Amino acid sequence: MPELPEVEVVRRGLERWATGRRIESVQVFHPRAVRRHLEGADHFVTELTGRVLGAAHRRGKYLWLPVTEPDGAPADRALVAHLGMSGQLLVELPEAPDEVHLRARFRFADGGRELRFVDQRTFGGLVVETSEGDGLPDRLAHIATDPLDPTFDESAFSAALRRRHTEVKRALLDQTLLGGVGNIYADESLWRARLHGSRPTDALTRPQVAALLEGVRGVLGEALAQGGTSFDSLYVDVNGQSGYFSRFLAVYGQEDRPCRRCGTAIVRESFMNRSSYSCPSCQPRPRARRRAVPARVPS
DNA sequence: CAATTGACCTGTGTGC
DNA sequence: TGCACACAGGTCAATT
Repeated sequence: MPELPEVEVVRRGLERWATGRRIESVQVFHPRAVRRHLEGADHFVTELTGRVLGAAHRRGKYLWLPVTEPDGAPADRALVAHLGMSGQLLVELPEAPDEVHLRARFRFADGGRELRFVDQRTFGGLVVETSEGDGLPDRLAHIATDPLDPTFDESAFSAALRRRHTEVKRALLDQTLLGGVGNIYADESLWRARLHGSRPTDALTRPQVAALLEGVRGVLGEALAQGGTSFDSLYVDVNGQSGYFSRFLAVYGQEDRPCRRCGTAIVRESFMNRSSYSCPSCQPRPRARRRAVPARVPS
């Protein structure tokens, strides 16, 4: 599942292989791939054909490339991409056979490698969005920065987190609070911070929030370092094809395996129709919350 | 307004 | 063998 590190690897691949190239033709093979482009697939194609892709940017799990006219004049729009759960952006030779789940193809005027959007489960998508220069497209305004972003405001995040009245794992997955963290890295971050995902956010201490952020930073940074080294430069690829995940993960998908800190068996719990993995010893469940009892008023 | 839930998808694996 | 179903889970609209 592409989360921040995987998406960042894709961004770097796009920067290298797509930026600066003029689009000669666009084909859309599945309407769901451009469902967020409300004007329709034909309009999506028209918006891009003949234009040039700019530098690749990322916000959370979203990618965008500003689009310019061939003479360099700004077109005030950007190609925005989200990989969803199974999306891939591949850079391949034109003669390479089509993938089973090929959803869109971009051919370039230089006749070189083409860009393909492949997505089995079709949760991902592409859209052309109005935007100014390299600025954040409007569509992404609600996505928060991530802790690896130089503009990330740690104290603001800490305050916002503790203002919430929810469980800490839900908060970690809330992209308006923190960008880029999905189910896998949420569990890994919580394990590193020795916190159970059910802990109420409004009861977290400042040191606990600091530990959590350190956990998030650590796991994202290390995953990115590993993903970067296993990255085949010809492939703008994700999805853990390289398998670097399994050696790396401490709790996610590790049910019944010993915790590498204390040896206790990792447990899987149901969470929002998904799974959460944690060490029951290092990350004890919070005690049942006492309801706030109103002070008894003397009658 | 904040928090929560369900819908959207399809390939894979499991149990009957 | 064939069928039903659980599971993977990011995002957003709808609901509480």
